[in-house]
Amino acid sequence: MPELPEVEIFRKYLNRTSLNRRIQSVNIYANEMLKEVSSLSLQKNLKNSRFIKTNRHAKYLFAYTDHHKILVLHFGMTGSLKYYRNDEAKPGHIRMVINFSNGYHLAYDCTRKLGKIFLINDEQKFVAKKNLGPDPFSDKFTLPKFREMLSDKKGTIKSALMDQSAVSGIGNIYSDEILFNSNIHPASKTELLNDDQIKKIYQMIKKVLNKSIEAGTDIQKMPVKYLLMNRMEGNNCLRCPGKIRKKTIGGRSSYFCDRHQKEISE
DNA sequence: AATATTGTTCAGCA
DNA sequence: GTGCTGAACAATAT
Repeated sequence: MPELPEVEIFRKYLNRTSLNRRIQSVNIYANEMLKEVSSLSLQKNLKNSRFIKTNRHAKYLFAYTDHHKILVLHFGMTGSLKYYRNDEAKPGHIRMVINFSNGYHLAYDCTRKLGKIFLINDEQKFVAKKNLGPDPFSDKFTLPKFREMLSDKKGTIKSALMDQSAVSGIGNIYSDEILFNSNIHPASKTELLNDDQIKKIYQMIKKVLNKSIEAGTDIQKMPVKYLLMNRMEGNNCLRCPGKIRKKTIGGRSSYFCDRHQKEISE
């Protein structure tokens, strides 16, 4: 689940549950998920500190402590957070757990272990080093900037949207959703899109991600006419008389309507 | 049992 | 050096 909207929901969840509580200890169950930090160093640095605020850039969550260190979580394909007290409420694939002095625990659960954990000093430097493009909700993500970013792209529009160094935060599910609502086929060549189409995509990026965050990423609460609930090969499109098709584009399974999303290629 | 899976990174190639 | 593609990573779920 974790694309930008899901990470934003995790961020709010962390704020709601775990801010300003004293960290008593930290357990690590998957050393290989720690990047650029040892488990001992992570444990020592977090012990007796508190999370005081959070930030998010694309799919990265930054939890600031009152000891000048920042815990960074990336959720891979299967990561999530769970705040709990009793063991019955424990999720099944905990890779790290932060134990607070109030007896509650914040678990970082990640089935496939493709997530990553960092401990850093400087968010800006981290974002620069990771070569992440602007977050779609930052002031830096403007229409002219977006046009500029797409102008030297040679591949498909879907690949361009998923390129984290261009716009960051969009993955497989939301790139499909954005293009479905923009009436553009995911395999369309980026260089052949006209100004109006790029503008439409730009607007839909913000609109779709925002709708998802508003719905708490619960697809039941998303607009019925979105692709999300209906992302199945052969289903009827809910916006036109077309059918939903599946095709590998940019190395990922892509779903689209064969009627209202026309492919743009020479 | 074979196949699918929301992300990132890196080798290989043009 | 650049940029694109596909495989690899890991652990299930169906």
